[in-house]
Formats: sequence, structure tokens, C-alpha cells
Amino acid sequence: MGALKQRWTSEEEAALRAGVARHGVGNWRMILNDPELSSTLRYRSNVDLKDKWRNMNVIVTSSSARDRGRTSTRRTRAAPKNNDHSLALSTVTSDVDDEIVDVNPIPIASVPVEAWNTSKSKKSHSRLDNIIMEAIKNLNEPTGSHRTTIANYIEEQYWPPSDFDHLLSAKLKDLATSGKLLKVNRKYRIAPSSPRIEGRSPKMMLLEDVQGEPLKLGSDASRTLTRSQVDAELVRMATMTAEAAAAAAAHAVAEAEAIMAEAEAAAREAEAAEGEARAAQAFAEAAVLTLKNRNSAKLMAQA
DNA sequence: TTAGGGTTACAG
DNA sequence: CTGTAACCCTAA
Repeated sequence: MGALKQRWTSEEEAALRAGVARHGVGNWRMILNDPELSSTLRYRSNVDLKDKWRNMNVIVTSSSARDRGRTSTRRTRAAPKNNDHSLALSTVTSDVDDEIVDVNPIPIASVPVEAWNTSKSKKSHSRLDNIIMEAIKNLNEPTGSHRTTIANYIEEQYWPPSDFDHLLSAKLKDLATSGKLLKVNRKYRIAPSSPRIEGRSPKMMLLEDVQGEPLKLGSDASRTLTRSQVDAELVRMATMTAEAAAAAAAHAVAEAEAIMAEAEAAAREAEAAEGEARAAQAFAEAAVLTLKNRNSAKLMAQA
């Protein structure tokens, strides 16, 4: 058969990175079983994953991490010792210069109880806010997620305090009224508005925010239709007829495609540079992957 | 199934 | 020819 060397695409690499970030190094089969990743990696075997991961790391250890491994000394942030694993972000922060990459088979983060405290919330971002946003984002349900689903997700990822459910309800309500979340039919989704950073190189933007909006791939402000509007349309789809929803979905997909292309360009650009640019590339690739999956979800929603 | 050593294909 | 990436083999 076509026994030609099948070179890895950036999508596949992104999927692999995301998979490693999610399930840890060595759990290749688990990565392949991941519903989000299995579609992109469907032509790869667990051995392929292993080999590819080895190759990618060989590159890092032999070329750049040889002298000053201090490449990833950024993103310090006196935050809790809790790794955010929203996308392939943990990969970004941890394995860039390390031969022994993250060994967290299950990304459980023990969050100190104080961190959950909502009493002195700064009105904008609290720890729980970010976790909720991340949960909704990762749950990736096109029509939004129920409170119980969100709670379930968070409980799997963290160790929330016993009164967590109460806190969550309050926070969700809070976020909904403040406009950061949209509540549609008892389901919550990310609100379509998010301030954009402009006039910077894609690399910079990608490296900037980790806590706010992981999928903020800049310069959509320059486009006529922004992602915000796409999201708004998605919300409207919930109350649309099938035809109208299909049209809106097609529109949304087209838009996502443009963003994906942009992310790919950013990834390419990052590739040229060294060190932290690598992190940016990984992030961009992960973003591309996520958008792709979102596309599938959107298409299914209208079927 | 995985880790690691080895081999083949391809690019420079 | 040399280095790299994809692929293969096998012990554990």
C-alpha cells in the first residue's frame, strides 16, 4: 500500500501536545481514545504517538535546551501552585526546556481552600471564575452547559470544598448577570464579548493571557465579522428554525476557518524563533485544534 | 501497550 | 554523505 512516509501535520502535532498535556506522557492509548483528539489522530497508532513525541523532544533537548534552559522563565505570576491545563497550556509552561516532562497522568490540582474563597472577590476575576470559564470552554458544548455538568467537570479536575455547589450556583448567577456568561435555557456559555488586544505581534498575544480567554487569537477586530458575533449567532441558533440555524452554522464555520488560518500563520511565525516562541507555537496549534473541534460540534448541533 | 533500540526514507 | 523524521522490532 501507500507505504509512503506520512509526515505529521501541525494539527496532529497539536493534538499530540494537547493529549500529552491532558493525559500525561506515556498514556498514548488514552490520548488516542480522547474523543476530542481521536478524530485528528485517527491515522496514527499509539506507537506513532510515542515515536513522534520522542522526535519532538529530541529536537528540543539537542538544539535549544543545550545551553540555557531558562527559556520558559516567563509566566511567573505569584499564583497558586496549580497548573492550568485548559488546553495544551501545561505543555507550554512545563516541558519546553525539560527532558523529564510533566508527569501528571491525571491533571488533578489540589487547590487550597482559601483560593476558593469568594468573599473578597475582586469583582472581576476570582479563582473560581476562571475555573468556571475554563470548564465551560473545555466542555465545549455548542449550546452551553448545565450547572450540573459544569460542577461535574470541575469536581473531576479539582478538589472543590464541600460547599462548592453552593458557591458555583452563586458564581454562575453572578457571571450571568454581569454579562460574562450567557444563560440560555438553563445552560451557560461564554459570553460573546471579550476585549481584544491589538497592534501586537501574534506571538506576543499568544503568550500574554493565560487566565482570561485562552482562545483569544488577536486581530479579529480587523475583520468585519468577529468571533464575538459568531458566538452571538450561536446563541440565537438555539431559538432558530433548522434552516436558519444551518445557515448560521455555515457562517460560523467559515469564520472559524479564517481564525484557524490565522492561528496557523501565527504558529508558523513562531516556528522561526526560538525558546518561548516554541511555546507560542504550541499554543497556537492547540488553539487551532480546539477551533476545529468546535466546528464539528457546531455542525452536529444543527443536524 | 509501552520504552527503547534499530532501520528505512527523505532532504540538504 | 549526513542528519532528521517516520517507521519497525522486541523485551518487559
